Amino acid sequence: MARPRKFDDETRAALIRDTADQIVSGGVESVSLRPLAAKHGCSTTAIYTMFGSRDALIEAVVYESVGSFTRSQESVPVTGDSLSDLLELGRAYRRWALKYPALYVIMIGRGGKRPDINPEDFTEDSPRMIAAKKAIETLFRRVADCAANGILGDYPIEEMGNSIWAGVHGWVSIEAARPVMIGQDADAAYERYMQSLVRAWAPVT
Amino acid sequence: MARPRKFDDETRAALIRDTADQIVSGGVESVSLRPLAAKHGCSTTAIYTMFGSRDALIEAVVYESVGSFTRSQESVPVTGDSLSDLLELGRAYRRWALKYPALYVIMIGRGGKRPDINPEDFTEDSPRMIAAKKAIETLFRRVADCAANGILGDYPIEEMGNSIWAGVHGWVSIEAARPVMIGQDADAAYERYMQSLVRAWAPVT
DNA sequence: ATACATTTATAACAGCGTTATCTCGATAGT
DNA sequence: ACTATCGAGATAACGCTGTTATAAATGTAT
Repeated sequence: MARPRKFDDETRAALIRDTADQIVSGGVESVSLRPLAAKHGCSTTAIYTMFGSRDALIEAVVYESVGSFTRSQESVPVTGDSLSDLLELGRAYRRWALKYPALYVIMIGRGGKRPDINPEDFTEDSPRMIAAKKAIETLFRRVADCAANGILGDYPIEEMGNSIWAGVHGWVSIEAARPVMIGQDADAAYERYMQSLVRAWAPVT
Repeated sequence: MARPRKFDDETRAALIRDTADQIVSGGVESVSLRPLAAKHGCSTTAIYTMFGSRDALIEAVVYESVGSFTRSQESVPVTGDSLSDLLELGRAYRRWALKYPALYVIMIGRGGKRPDINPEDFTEDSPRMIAAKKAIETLFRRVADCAANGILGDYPIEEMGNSIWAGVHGWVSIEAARPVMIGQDADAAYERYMQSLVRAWAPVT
């Protein structure tokens, strides 16, 4: 009942992949539709029927990024040593963010753009938020494990989880936003920092 | 020895103020030179002789913002109750960031732009960094006070200060980046969070 | 065979940051 | 007093951007 599609889902995926690479190497501002279309042998209008707008294309990249990040969190093995498992989650978090700093930044807050312009992207059941929730639930499970084993105290899991997330995010986002590190021994400093975040919710002895 | 300047430092300041307002209300992307120039009765070239580029204009806004933020930190009174003083610093931090979320975001990392594009802005002695250092030194003083009074433990001041800063920044930046709050009782949750950050470096009993 | 719906391409529109060109005007050297 | 010089600013252009109006293409339904 219409002209047959010239570009399938694979083209769509390739566009997303290319845009993500572009963001990683040159930032969101460097994403431009005409060169992208030329590279994939289509017109910019084709991109518009596939995504709707440049913003929607970038939002698609964000969605894929959230997926990649969530998968990297979920693939951290559970050994049974609940403290080690929690710390390993924090290491994977930092590793992913420092590998794709530009993606991490737009994943969290959509970069320099005013966040309340597209509030529907942050709705409780927007695709992006559902994917993000999976990652934070992985964290909550490890936190609950630690609480069960007496590593963390008798506080609400959600409160401890959100706190540890905020703490990790704070450190990592500073690292991701700055060209030079805080110190030379950034890895060791991060280890000590994570331990302090655990101490913050230690059981009262 | 040249044509007399038509626009003085007051015009320059007005341009910075206007640009800051624009960023606050519409994000960095919404800053446009032609409307700005028209509003101030000058040409875009005049802006170029004053600042050099759109980027430099925004960097000037960032510099002023860092100044405003630093002043808001320094104006927090010192009562002598070192724990209260530290917490009040954290409240002022959050208040400023939530009042100007868009400014806070570009202050920390320059928004969606790839951060390593202008590394000279983050040099140890760039104006922006010098201003930022004043704020963090205010924090370090309060941390040192707490350590002297046995509120915080016998760890390096710099390590405790950086940790608390990262922690506060993490929480606040999440709040600033999202249109809706984490919970309804955001103020109370932040209070408990700050207390956890202090607990993280409590003296070993 | 005709009408309709939808994908895609071409080309245009309006806007952007930046810059080449030129004018203006005050000072410095003669 | 005259001229050269040099920087500030205006005008207009360049090349780029996201988006969209228009039209061509190509299926299905009638």
